Amino acid sequence: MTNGGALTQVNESIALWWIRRDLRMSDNQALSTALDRADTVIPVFVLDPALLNSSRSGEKRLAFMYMGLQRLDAALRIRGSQLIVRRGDPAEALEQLVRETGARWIVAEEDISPYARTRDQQVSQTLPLQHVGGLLVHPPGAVRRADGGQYTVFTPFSRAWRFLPMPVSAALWHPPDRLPPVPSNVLSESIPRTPALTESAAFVPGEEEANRRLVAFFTGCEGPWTQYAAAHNRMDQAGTSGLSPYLRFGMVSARRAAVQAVDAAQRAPNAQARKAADTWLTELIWREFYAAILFHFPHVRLRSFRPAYDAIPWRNCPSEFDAWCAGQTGYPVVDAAMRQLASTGWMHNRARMIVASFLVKDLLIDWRWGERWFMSQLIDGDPASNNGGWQWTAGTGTDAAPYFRIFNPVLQGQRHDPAGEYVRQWVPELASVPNEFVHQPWRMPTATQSRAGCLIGRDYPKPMVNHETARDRVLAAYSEPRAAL
DNA sequence: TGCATGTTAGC
DNA sequence: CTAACATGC
Repeated sequence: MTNGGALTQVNESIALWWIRRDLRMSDNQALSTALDRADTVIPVFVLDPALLNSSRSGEKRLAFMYMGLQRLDAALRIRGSQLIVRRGDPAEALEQLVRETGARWIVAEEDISPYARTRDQQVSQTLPLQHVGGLLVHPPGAVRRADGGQYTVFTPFSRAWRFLPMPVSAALWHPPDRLPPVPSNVLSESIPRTPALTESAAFVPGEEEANRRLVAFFTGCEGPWTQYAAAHNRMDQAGTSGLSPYLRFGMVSARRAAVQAVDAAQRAPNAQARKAADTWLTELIWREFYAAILFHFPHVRLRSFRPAYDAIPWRNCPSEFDAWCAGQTGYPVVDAAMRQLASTGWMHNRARMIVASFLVKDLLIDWRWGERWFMSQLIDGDPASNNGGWQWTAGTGTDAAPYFRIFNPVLQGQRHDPAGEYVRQWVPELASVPNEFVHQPWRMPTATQSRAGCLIGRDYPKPMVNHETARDRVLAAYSEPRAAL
């Protein structure tokens, strides 16, 4: 046996597993495909300055991703492999790595964002890049109308989506205990360390935690999932699965999550539980829907899905925008949610709709401003879902909320945070305000304000707009582009 | 996955 | 008086 002969043979079957939004091993089609094809698989992550320094990036999300990469590296090392990190333009970094290793294949999970598609196209011009699925349960091209067109309304999309075959849990792939070692001459940069999130335990990154959450949520016949239909709108309760950051970075596969929901629906002990599992699956289908929309209609990234709505006469007052970002609007549920976002990098979905409606409709500020702020703050910030959510609220998108659907922040607070616990947690100025005023503190008589230790205008702001007059104002503003339809 | 306002059936 | 329903933004 000569070294030369062995080296040649090994070099013939080296593959790069290019990791982007699939920071996991189980049910990872890129990893399993690479292992099928090659004897040596080199897991690689490229720190792309175009993404890291983008105005659409966010510190908290980056910190979560870096720590997720560290966990992935640790998990790979247990199996005898390791993560190779490179910095720079992906095409150049990968070309360099191919030169160093003699790899014949690059396998990556396909991403749908316009930037990712352009980037991958450039890479594949000079390198043998192969895409596999996994970001979504059903790739955008798989969910089509009978006439071949694209769905732009959610309900028919979801019906077609549910009609497609779903894998069973036994079909999900598990990584082997041992992975081929990375050749010792392949060097890695260190994974950046950031202090931004280390003090917050709200979301522990990594595949292990993602699996723990998924299993804890869908456990048995009485687990949290059985209450989801009734509880998922409650901002004062932990009624959601809290999986969004993990789905964002592929720390759990969407397919595995969907299978869990389908299995739960099948063993549901009653109609309520069955409906709950179905409601949860519907939320996952919204994620697939908005991914398909961004894939097929990439113009939504910068403009309204419906072009007429680019003509809304926004007010775009910078100081009002700042007050919204800071959670100083004078509407308790809005301020609680915005402070939760700034503090933890996450916000309840019901709260996202409320604060978005407030920014767009009460303040008449362009939905893109809100979209950008969310991306700068959210750990789970996903270009497709975030854009879809904002266009839904603004009424500019596919299957959007009609222009006249305007959330009343007081009623929404009373309905989905009835005792004001969510407000009191994030807006401590209001901690001692009686229940009947906690969502409308400006209504407190002066004596009550003193007793609660909260003088409106001093300890907590007066409402920055009157919701009733703001409602009339936005209806008038939206009538302009509507007249042009 | 809205809200405000008005009407009506039932008590 | 109240809940359920109808309607228009």
